[in-house]
Amino acid sequence: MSINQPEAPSFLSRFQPPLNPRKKVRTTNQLQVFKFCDYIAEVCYFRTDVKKMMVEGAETITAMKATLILTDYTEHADLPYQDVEERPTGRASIIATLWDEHCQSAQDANLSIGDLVSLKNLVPKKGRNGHIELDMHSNRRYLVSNPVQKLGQDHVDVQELLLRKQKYLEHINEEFVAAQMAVRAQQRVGSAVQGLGTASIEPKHEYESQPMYTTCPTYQEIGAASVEPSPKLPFEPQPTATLGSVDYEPESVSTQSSPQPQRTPTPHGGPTTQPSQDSAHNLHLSVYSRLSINGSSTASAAIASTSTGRPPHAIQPGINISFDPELNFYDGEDMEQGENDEVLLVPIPRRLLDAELTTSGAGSSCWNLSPVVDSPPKREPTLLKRDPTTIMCDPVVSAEREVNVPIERELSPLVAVRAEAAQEVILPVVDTSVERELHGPSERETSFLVAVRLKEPSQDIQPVSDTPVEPESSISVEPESAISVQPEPSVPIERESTPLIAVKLEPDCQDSQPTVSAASNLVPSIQEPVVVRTSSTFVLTEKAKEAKKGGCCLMPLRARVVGFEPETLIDFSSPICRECEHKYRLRSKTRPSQRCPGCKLEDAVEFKYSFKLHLMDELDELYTVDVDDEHATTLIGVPAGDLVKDFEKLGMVTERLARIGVSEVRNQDEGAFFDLCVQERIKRLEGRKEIMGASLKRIGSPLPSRETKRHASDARELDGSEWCQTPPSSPPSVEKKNMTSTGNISSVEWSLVFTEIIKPECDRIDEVGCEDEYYDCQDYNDALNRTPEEQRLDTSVGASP
DNA sequence: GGTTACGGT
Repeated sequence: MSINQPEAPSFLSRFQPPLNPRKKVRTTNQLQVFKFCDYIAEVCYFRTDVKKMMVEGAETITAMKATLILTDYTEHADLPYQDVEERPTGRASIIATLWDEHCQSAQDANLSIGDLVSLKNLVPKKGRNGHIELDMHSNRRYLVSNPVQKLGQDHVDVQELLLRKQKYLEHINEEFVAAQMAVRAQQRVGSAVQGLGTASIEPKHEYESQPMYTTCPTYQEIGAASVEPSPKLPFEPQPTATLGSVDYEPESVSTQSSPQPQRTPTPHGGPTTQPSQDSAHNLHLSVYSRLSINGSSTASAAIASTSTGRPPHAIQPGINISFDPELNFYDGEDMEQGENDEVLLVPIPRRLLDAELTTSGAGSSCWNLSPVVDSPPKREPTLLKRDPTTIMCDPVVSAEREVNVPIERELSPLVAVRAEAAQEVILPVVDTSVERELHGPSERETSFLVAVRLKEPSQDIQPVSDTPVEPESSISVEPESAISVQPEPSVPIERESTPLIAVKLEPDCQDSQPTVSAASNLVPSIQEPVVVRTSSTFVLTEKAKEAKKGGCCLMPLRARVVGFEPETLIDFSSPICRECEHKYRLRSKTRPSQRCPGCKLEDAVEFKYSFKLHLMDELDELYTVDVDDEHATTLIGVPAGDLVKDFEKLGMVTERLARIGVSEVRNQDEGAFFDLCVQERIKRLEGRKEIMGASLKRIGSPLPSRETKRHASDARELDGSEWCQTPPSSPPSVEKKNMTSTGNISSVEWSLVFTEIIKPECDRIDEVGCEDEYYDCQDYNDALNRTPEEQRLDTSVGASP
């Protein structure tokens, strides 16, 4: 409400998908007035109007138009659209008008709120009040095929949108939990004064002062959230839209908006009041997404309320929660925490979750659960015919506040307990139908709604204390410490696209535990790879395929560097046998044997760049990019070998890396962005072996040499033949995980390849600069004469090529 | 693959 406060950048403003000039489709942030475009968005509002005239006694339709408000979860500076009808506002909401036959198409498609829609050939224009809008005029000369199309959730064109939406929902959930924590703290203060068990009305004020998004933040709220938090939007009935002449009630919204059970947006209704159906131990759980951890199906949640009047903090933090999706738990079963407690659990936001994960240890299902405010709902149950959820009320607490809003969803087959969500459950976007189609049944993340039992308080559980746990302590995790961590399933998923593996990143060296990544740095082939089939990886691959189908060879991904491995620069150059291409194990402090362990040849060891960059895209999804000699265009000319010894050259490498945002001192908030392209590689499996790097060399970057380097800045201009080529008689990869069971049939891999550094102040590597500083590795190393002292000091990486 | 557009609260 504070108009005078400087406006903080909204969450959605960070979503700025890069423009793909080869495609006509634009996101909101890319819209330009009078630049025709296609547009893919979620429908927030839909109505139609018909203008009629009476001509000779007969009613004649003269014009039809459909008015839509759309969002694609990006923002435009020339928004919001705002009008008097209290339709959604905000920089992520744009109004679109579909005229005449397009209006008809929209009606024919039975377009409604929550739908994902593809609109073609729209023209952005400035509206009356200066805000940008979209118009889809009648076709005049050129017809567009399928100008109005409803898209399914599994359509590749909406995957990115859905990812943004997911991120947005996660963000909102974080806010929600944080606000709950705050209220909880307030409540404790209140109850300390008033005495336990006294209904407390006071927290209402604090509560209402919070920007609470207790519902799934629907598209309706996006706009408001992106301008200023609207305290009323989440709780108020949503404006009724009309579809044709039919009133469009929230109920129909909720039932129509999402056929996919795992991505059902919360309906717009208020919270419900529904007493516990039985006094037994219903557990109310929101399982946070991607919680299939180590195969043991642990869940993480925060206790929001109990049903027995026992204050939530009586359910001890540190409670041991585990569940088994394979088992059916029924109400009252196996609940040993308390007698009649019903706990309402709300999802722990990703950051908190990850923090908990890192401290609870692999495989552990013990979580430090934080009691969150309990909050009886106010309104009557709404629109949840299919929803088995119940809302728990803590009679002790004020009945005035509204927190818990049921979500509507269908249950996964594994659901055995009537589970409860205090809010939207964020679920993986693309983990079901599409992927199953393509990759067969997935062993991951399918059991997102599960039975829960509370185990007997054990030694794991912190002793009960009269001193309430400070709620803040449970949310005081530094975002940086967890932001880049992704929960990882324990069961590695076989996949074909090794280079796109999303990795678990240890956020910071000093506070990280013995890390998987650190171990894998040294023994990459031994360490079981951390394989997470992230949705964005999937999306990326799908997009790349689409791009290729459409003749587009570069599929931009914008990402920033958040880490690299090995963690020390001196390990960036790795010794490889030039004869047999045996890869030595990376060791910072040891000189590699001059005699190749593979082919036993002497003096065949040479150094090549070999490191990985960890990138995080705008959706906070992590990627690993393998950088080798060819791909590291930034490092062209920098000698690969003996970095630790030659401080000057080490400095050069450091400086080059700094240009692309890689530094020993990592700052999550900074860093360059890259455009990358996803590169298809045809792999032939013929029974012979080849080092991965060798095959990359042939197919990879167009910049293997001084000559090709000239084309570096024109990487975007490469045509498909240059980047999608099949390696000439390429022997197979030795990477077992890349081997398909199909034997020697060619398979396709995808890899990320640098194309351009985006950040302008990053002093892009231009040809002149490169030329100036260019060193041919061989030349350089030939010329490099080490002094005896240097030789003596060289206790680490030994030889130069 | 290319071209292009008004109207209305």
